[in-house]
Amino acid sequence: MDISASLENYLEVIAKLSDEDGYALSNDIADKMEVKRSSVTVALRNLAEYDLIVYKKYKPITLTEKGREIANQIIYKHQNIKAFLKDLLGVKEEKAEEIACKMEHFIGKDVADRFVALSKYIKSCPKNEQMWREGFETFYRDGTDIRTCNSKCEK
Amino acid sequence: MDISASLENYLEVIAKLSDEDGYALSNDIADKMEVKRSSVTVALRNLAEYDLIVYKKYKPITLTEKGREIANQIIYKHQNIKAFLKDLLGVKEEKAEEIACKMEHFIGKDVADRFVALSKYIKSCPKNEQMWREGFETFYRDGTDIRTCNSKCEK
DNA sequence: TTTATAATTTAGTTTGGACTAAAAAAGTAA
DNA sequence: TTACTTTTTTAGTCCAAACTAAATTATAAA
Repeated sequence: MDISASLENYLEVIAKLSDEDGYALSNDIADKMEVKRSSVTVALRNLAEYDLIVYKKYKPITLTEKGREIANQIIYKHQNIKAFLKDLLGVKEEKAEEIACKMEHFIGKDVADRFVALSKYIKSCPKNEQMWREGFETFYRDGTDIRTCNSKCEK
Repeated sequence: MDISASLENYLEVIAKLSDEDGYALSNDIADKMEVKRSSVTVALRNLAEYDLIVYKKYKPITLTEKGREIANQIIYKHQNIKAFLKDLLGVKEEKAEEIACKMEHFIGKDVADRFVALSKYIKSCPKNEQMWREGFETFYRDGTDIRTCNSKCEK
């Protein structure tokens, strides 16, 4: 059973609101997603169909166990992809957020895990850990490698 | 002027067919994209509207200058993202292709460039260049770092 | 309680991008 | 040419996901 990217986004927002307030209101979802209230209603009906949320008209919404699980998976992917883009690749906050928001829907956990591992792997080099940001940014901008590792590590 | 992801895909395929044959036929586009012929016709009409292709009914299709330019941008992003996923991250060929096919539509040239730079930057460490694939794959699988660099580079 | 306001849903519309089925144009063999 | 086959287009349908406008339910103040 696979839901659309759109429904995944709704689920994600419901999870975040639930974490903050213990439940989610239709209006808050609409505001957070910058979408009309009526659009939310339709989405909620769909999510309830899939048994991902508990939804009674005019009542606050909560996640089912299955819904929470899926939401967590999406959030996991989102966070780690965003962190990779921002901290390693040096992409600006908002851009990283935007891109992660799209990638989270078609990247599997396995690929997300690889992004995580890559970050760790790179940072575990002592030369990198120290000054990754500046080092890579310089290299990206003008191709200069300011690391000392090249000359000092023996081949 | 920004076209949809769907139209970008059509443009990309037309560019590839043009490179091979000098022009593109509606049927070949349909086959390559695994889409019905009628869907192609509609897409072509749209691309012609935007002046990205030269399109006369029942005739072979060619790219305009503007169309070629946009197609090249997409292909650039596609190739480099795919290479990053495959060669650095170790994602399987088909999966990398699939993911690149989606990312190419919402990643800017700047971010694509960062992926390129990252690959170069990592590989320019002599320890990595040699055996990146095995080294990272092992790290991804069981967290073991088989590089010798950690101990041998001075802090 | 009655009434006004706010929250939420219903009903119906729009749009993009796919589809099917049928028509039309082009290409080919008798 | 004529007739058959292949290629391509037209016309109309479907679906998801947004929208607007109007209706309904809930909440709060007089």
